[in-house]
Amino acid sequence: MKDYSTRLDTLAQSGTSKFTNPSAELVVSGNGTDIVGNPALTKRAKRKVISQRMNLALIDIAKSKGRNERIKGYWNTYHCLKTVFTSNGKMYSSYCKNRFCTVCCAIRKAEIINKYHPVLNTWNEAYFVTLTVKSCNAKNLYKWITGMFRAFELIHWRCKKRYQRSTGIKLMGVKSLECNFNPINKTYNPHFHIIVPNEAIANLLKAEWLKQWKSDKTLFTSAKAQHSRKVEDLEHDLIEIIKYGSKIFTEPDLKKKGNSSIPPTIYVKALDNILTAMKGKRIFDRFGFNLPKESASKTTFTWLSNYEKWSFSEKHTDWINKATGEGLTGYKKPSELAFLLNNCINSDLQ
DNA sequence: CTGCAGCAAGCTCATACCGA
DNA sequence: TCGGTATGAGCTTGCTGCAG
Repeated sequence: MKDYSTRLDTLAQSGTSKFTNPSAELVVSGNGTDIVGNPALTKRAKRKVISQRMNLALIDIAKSKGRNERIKGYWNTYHCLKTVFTSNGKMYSSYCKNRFCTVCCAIRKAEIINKYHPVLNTWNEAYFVTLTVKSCNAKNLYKWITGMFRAFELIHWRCKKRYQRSTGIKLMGVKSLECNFNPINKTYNPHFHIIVPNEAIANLLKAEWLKQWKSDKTLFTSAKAQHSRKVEDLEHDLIEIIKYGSKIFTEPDLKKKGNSSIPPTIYVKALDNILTAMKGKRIFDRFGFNLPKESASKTTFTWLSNYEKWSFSEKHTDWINKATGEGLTGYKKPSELAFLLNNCINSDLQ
């Protein structure tokens, strides 16, 4: 295999490559990403490979289902970050920001964590709550998810009213919807992950949730198995909450141990079902409070007169400079990732 | 009857998501 | 990135059903 990679040393050299066209000028937006000494970049290359392969599979599935409206978004994500520009040790590109883009999700995740961490950090008695409903099949997933949002909405209104009338405590926290796929039973398990400021709110939420599903006989049946525990490691729990929607990789059987020989798998059809059911829904949201107003983030543009252009190559799992053939990050696809891509993308199960 | 709890709708504003 | 859009926050008003 040809070695296009591991030229990280050259990346430290800023901008003035002899391969750059000095007459050309390029306007890019944003502040750019540091290239030098940034381990996140190789991770980004890895995500990009997975994302590209996954979205091709998603496109096939959308086609086979005749759901053409979904194809465009998947293509957008396929092309996300395909071409990048570098200048003065910075990398610039445009991002698709789609939910099913592993690259953009990772960025969004980091942004959300940075935004919410200062507020949640003041909740000294924070609790982590999981609210679930019964597992369901693909056909009913949308209905269940819609029902969950509805149930939460009703609970929130109810508690807000009680609080206004001074007969209840204020309900607040951050919540996110997640959905796992169980490849053995072929069922989906949508659930809310929630962080609230204290135990009282956690208990209230659990009680109201149970009440909601019990009394709502006409729509759905009731569900138990709600959990809550104290937040010991805010960082960890925030990440848990903001995993973004559905885990891309599904472990074969979470319950049974000793099954670790079976690698994690991407169930693409299931993923497409989950994405469809969640479309238009806010997966992550706060409730009962607002973030402090931040100074309006100004848009920055950068004029690059000396830049290099790189295109992502799946074969090399890296962005390749067409002129020089060198790789941007030096990321070489490890054998596990190669194995994963070749064997662990499942387009059948749903 | 009155008082209360819960639900809904109408409004404005904030913001997560998404297409280009 | 940027702007558009949909969703939800946060507020108010008003209706309905129920218990006393």
